[in-house]
Amino acid sequence: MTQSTQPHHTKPTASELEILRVLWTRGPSTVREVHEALSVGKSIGYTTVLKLLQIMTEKGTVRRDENQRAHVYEACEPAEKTKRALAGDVLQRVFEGSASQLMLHALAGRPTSREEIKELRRMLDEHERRMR
Amino acid sequence: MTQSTQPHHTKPTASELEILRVLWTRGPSTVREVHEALSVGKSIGYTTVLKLLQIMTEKGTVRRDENQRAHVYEACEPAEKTKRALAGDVLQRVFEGSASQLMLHALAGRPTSREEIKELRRMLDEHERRMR
DNA sequence: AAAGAATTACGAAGATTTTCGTTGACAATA
DNA sequence: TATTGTCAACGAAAATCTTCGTAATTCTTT
Repeated sequence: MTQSTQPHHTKPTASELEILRVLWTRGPSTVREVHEALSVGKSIGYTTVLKLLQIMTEKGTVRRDENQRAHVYEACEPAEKTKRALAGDVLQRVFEGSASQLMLHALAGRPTSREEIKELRRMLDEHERRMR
Repeated sequence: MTQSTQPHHTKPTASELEILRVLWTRGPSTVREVHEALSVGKSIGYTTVLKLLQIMTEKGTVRRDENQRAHVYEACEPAEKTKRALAGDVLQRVFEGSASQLMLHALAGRPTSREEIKELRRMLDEHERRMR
């Protein structure tokens, strides 16, 4: 019995992220459920999802409950934490840590509603309030 | 003579991005120059950089001037455009297009100065002003 | 118990990324 | 001109990612 509970410091790959998103929104899920969720958007084999989930288990990205016949998978880290890591990654790698540069380019790429801007301001206020 | 001038719609990989960043800041550069710039931060072989640059040339990410003995490489796309694409990519893949969510998580990851917040507000004002 | 359905385990192929070593061309110089 | 240094080209190995097919296992229903 070689139990490997890795610390999970690795950035999820593109397809791992897709799976994580399903787990985050659905909560603990079986392979079948994840597969069905992903199948809505694109064609992908059942065993592909299974394998991915197995690999992610090895990596420590997800954990599984084997008590049921169909194992139930669950993300180890909460969505917030992983999203923070991913945002921070781009922030560093692409924008040298400048949040305003990141925002500038994020907004530039697409039409932004006035509502979105408002939301951003609210966000900033909130953040500032919290940081004092 | 098979000249392949690809349209470059591909997202640069992690190490391609490192090279692009050097080219963006230094401007057109030789392999040696790029290699030296990268060597500051980490250990990497000369031919590794050369190969990367050659691959990027095939992909159409960079172009090269072969007139000099040491070829001179230059990014095809301006930094702005690629950064926009990368920001947009994370925005979509991780945050379902919500800029405020992106910012929220980007800021949450690290200490933010009051100055930075101010800058962000300025940026929002600017953006809003320009979009009307 | 036998047959069928659902599920996991295993292995592997193909693609892509990352990294260099080696070779040969060319150039500077001793 | 012979030697030494610089560079591009080429190929290839190792690592990782993505995708499945096939086999084995387990459960359910005849």
